[in-house]
Amino acid sequence: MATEVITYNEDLIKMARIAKALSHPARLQILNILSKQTCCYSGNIAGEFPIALSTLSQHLKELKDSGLIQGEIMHPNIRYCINPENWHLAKELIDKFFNGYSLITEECCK
Amino acid sequence: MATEVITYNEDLIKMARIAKALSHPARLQILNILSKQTCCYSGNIAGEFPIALSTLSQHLKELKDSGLIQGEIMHPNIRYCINPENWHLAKELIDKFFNGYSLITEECCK
DNA sequence: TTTGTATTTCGTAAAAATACGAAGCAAAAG
DNA sequence: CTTTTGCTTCGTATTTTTACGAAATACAAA
Repeated sequence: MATEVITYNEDLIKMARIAKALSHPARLQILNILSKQTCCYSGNIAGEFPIALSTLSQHLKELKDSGLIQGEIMHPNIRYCINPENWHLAKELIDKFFNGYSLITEECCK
Repeated sequence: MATEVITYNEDLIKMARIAKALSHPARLQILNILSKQTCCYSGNIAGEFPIALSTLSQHLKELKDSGLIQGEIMHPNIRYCINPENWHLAKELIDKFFNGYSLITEECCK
């Protein structure tokens, strides 16, 4: 097979990257848990829903790679936080994307 | 391997589903093209960027399945539209998700 | 009915995502 | 120094995604 690589606009790729980070319930769950804290989270995330530690770690890595969260080792724990800047950035990108549509007459969509 | 299925909150699954639909540049590109129209799009999407027709069709199917767009056969063309209701629904879900965070002091994230 | 046009489905290949247990690692505690 | 604790990396299996060309399909037009 070819499985050719197509190049896309930079913003599109960035947006797709964020969406991909949000595209798994476990990762959304993790973000939800982080959000419920007044500050960073240092507890046992794996204790909050049934997931293997190694799987959780993979999801955390993905979220970290996407920039949405940040983690810092504070032995013997890890403090996980949402990354505020990137969070806002993501929010803006998505807003921009969704507001780019006029959706004028819903008539013509019939 | 087990590859166990974990059950998540319904809203989380819905949100993940939408995010997944948005997680590929080609699909974002398609949505962008649809958005540039004053109404539905009946042109040749494959002509707007290099992609095989069959691949495009697959992406369109995913977008349709996610509910974000709708397509209607108007031979010899197809009219593709954004699905306004689901679009708003998606927007609201995402907004709710992103606004769920207080992100109070960015201090504590340092 | 045959031809043309536009799209989808099928078959298939390759890559990426998902999940787990076992093993590894790094710092604190003993 | 050894043990404990908590997380990550490795190895691996399975499933899903992505991509394409070829074949099929559907209707309109000739």
